[in-house]
Amino acid sequence: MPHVESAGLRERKKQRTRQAIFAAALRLFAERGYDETTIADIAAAADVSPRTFFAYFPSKEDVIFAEIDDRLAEVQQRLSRRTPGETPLEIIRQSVVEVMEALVAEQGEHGPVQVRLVLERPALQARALQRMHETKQEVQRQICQLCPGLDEIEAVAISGMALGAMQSVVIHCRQNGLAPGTTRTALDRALALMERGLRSVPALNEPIP
Amino acid sequence: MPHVESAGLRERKKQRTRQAIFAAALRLFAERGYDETTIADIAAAADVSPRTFFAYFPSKEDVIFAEIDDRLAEVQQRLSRRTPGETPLEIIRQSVVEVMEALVAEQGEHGPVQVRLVLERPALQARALQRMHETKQEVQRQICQLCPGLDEIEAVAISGMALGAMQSVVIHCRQNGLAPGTTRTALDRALALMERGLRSVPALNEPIP
DNA sequence: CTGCAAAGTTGCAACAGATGCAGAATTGCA
DNA sequence: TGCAATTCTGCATCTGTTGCAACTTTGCAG
Repeated sequence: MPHVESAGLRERKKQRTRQAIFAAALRLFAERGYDETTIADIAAAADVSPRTFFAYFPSKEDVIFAEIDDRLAEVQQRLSRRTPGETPLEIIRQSVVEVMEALVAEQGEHGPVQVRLVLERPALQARALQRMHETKQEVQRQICQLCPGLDEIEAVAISGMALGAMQSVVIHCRQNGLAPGTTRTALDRALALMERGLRSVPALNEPIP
Repeated sequence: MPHVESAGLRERKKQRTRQAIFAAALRLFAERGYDETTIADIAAAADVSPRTFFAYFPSKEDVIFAEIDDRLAEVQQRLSRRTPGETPLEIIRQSVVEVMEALVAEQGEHGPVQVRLVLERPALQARALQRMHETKQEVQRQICQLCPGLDEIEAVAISGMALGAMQSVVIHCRQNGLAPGTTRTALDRALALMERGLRSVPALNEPIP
C-alpha cells in the first residue's frame, strides 16, 4: 500500500488537472476577458471535456475565488488560536491585518489578473463582498468569545466597523493603483482612527458654513 | 395634447404592467421560492410573454432589488443637500440612519418577502452587499466634499467604518428577527461606539487570561 | 374618423452556464 | 491479470439572457 508521502498517484493527477484548468482559465481571462471566455474554451485549453470542468470547480466564478477562499479560511482558522496576554483590541487589529494580507496577496503570475477581474466585474465584486461578510461574522464570533463582558450588538458593530473600514481602504487603494506598502499604511491609519474615535477628528466636529 | 396629469395612458399602462410583473413574481417567490420560480412562471402569472419580462426588468434579480435601489438612490440624492450649521459628524450619523431606514422599510405586502429572500439566498445577498458598497462610496464622496481638511484615506475609512457597522447591525437584527425599533437602538449604540472609539471600551483593553 | 408613425409586445432562434445520468476509460490494488 | 472504485466524457435538458424581426397597440394629426 502507498504511504503518506504524496497520497497516491491518483490524487496527484487530480491536482495537476485542477491546476491545468485553473491556469488555462486565468490565462484566457487575461487575454480575452472573463465574459468573453466560455467554459468550453477553458476546457479545450486545459485539454479536458467541458463536463469535467464542473467536477473541479462548482462554477466559473469559483475558478477565480478558490484560492482566495482557501486563504481566508486559513485566516479564520488562525483567529481562534490566540495567545494570552494580548488585549482584545490588539487581537482585532492583528486579525484585520491578516485578513487584508490574505486579500492582497498576489501569488504567482495570476494574482494580478484575479484582482483586476474582481474589481472590474460587478458580479465578481459582489461575490467578493459576500465572502468578506462571512469573514466579518467569523471575526464577530471570535470577539464575542474573547470578551464575555461585551454585548453581542457591540461585537457586531465592532467587527462590522473594523472589516468595513479595511474593505473600503483595500478597494480604494486597489482602484487607485497604490503600492501594497501604501495600503498597509492606510490601513494602520484607519485602525488608529477607529480606536481613537471620530470625536477626536477636528475636521469632523466643526460646523460647516 | 395630454397634460402633465398622469403622463398619458401609455405610461400608465406601462406602470400597471410593471406592477403586475412585480406582484406576480413576489407572490410566486413567496409561495415556491426564488430558484423554483422561472421567468416563464412569472410571465404567465402576470399575463405577458416571457420576452416582455425583460423589457421591464433587466434580470430576475432586479425584480427584488428595483424598489430598494430606488430608495437608496433617493437617499444618495439627499446626501448632497445639507443645511449649514451641522457638524460633519452629525451629517454622517444622519446619513447612516437614512440609509438604514431605506433598507429596512418593508413597504406593502412584499417587503418581508424581499428581505427574507435576500437574507437566505447567497447570490441575492451578494448583490445587496455590492449595492451597499456603492452607497459607501457615495457617502465617502460627500464626506470629502464636506471636509476639505480631511485626507482622502480618512474619508474612505470613515465611510467604510460607518456603513460597515450599520450593515452588520442591520443584518444581525434581521437574522435574529429583532423588532425594527430594536434595530434603531442597536444602530445608535454602534454609532456612539464609533464616535467614542474602541479605546473607550474597557472589555477590549484588558489582557485576556 | 382615419391613417400613419412611434412605442410596445411577442415569438423565435441562439448562446452560455449548470446539472443529472449513464456508459466508457482509467487507476489502485489484490 | 482482473476486479472494483474512481474519474472522465458525451448527451440531454433546463434556465437565464439577448438579438432580431414581425406583429399589435397607442397617440395624434389631418
